[in-house]
Amino acid sequence: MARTSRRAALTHPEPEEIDLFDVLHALSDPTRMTIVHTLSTEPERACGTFPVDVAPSTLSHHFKVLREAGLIHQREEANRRLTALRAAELDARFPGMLAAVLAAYDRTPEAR
Amino acid sequence: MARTSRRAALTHPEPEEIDLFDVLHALSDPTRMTIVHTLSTEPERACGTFPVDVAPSTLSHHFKVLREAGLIHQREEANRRLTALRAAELDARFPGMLAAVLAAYDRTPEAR
DNA sequence: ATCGAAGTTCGACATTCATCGAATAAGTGT
DNA sequence: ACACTTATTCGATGAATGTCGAACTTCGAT
Repeated sequence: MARTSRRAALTHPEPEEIDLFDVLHALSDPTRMTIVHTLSTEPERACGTFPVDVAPSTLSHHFKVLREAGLIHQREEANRRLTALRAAELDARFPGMLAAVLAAYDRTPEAR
Repeated sequence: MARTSRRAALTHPEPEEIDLFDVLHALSDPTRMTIVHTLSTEPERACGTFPVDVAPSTLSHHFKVLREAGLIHQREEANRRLTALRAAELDARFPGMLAAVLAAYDRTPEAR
């Protein structure tokens, strides 16, 4: 059995399993919102390249929260872990919601 | 100076002061979501009449969170406190967001 | 005046949460 | 082999959170 993953397997919830409260909670943190917002404008990005100012271990924690909430997808590539927004799946389950939240974030830059 | 309020004055943030993260956090609790969802189908309702199963003091706490986040408006009437959803103001600040969240809640009744 | 109804405030409590540093693991390149 | 990069896991810590019961306030009714 091939085991490519770094440590624990990367678990992603199925689209139908994505919980609204988990998503809202995940989005209610500024650091995580920055991650999601950054991903909304590009297909993929390595963990260490996000414009956030927290310790690596803290960042790992936020990725885990986002992944388990179903907001992001992560895959291994060589030495890095590439993260993508599950935009289509999110929109299928909660139509228009992520877009509206991201638009709200864009509209209120004073809150940063 | 007339002082009609029960105890402390009911403070409501101005529309421009409504913070996205406060709103998302407020909505990430099932009890508070139930309150918001209930209010979305009627203009006003007294505190004690919501279909939630928590102690009165807990309910008070949730109303405070929702009020300070800018999601609801409360006014005194006689012995009761009437609560309304600030739907129009929310939609003006974050267009489509509340509607999308409420629709998402409606779409996923299995999560209750 | 007294009682009951409606809500709030306060204090306590257990849980969750965001954060960090140190140690660890896996892959790349020399 | 060895060092370096990337990212995670673990343990700790302080703050925030949801919950409750008890005491209190305000108003309406008897």
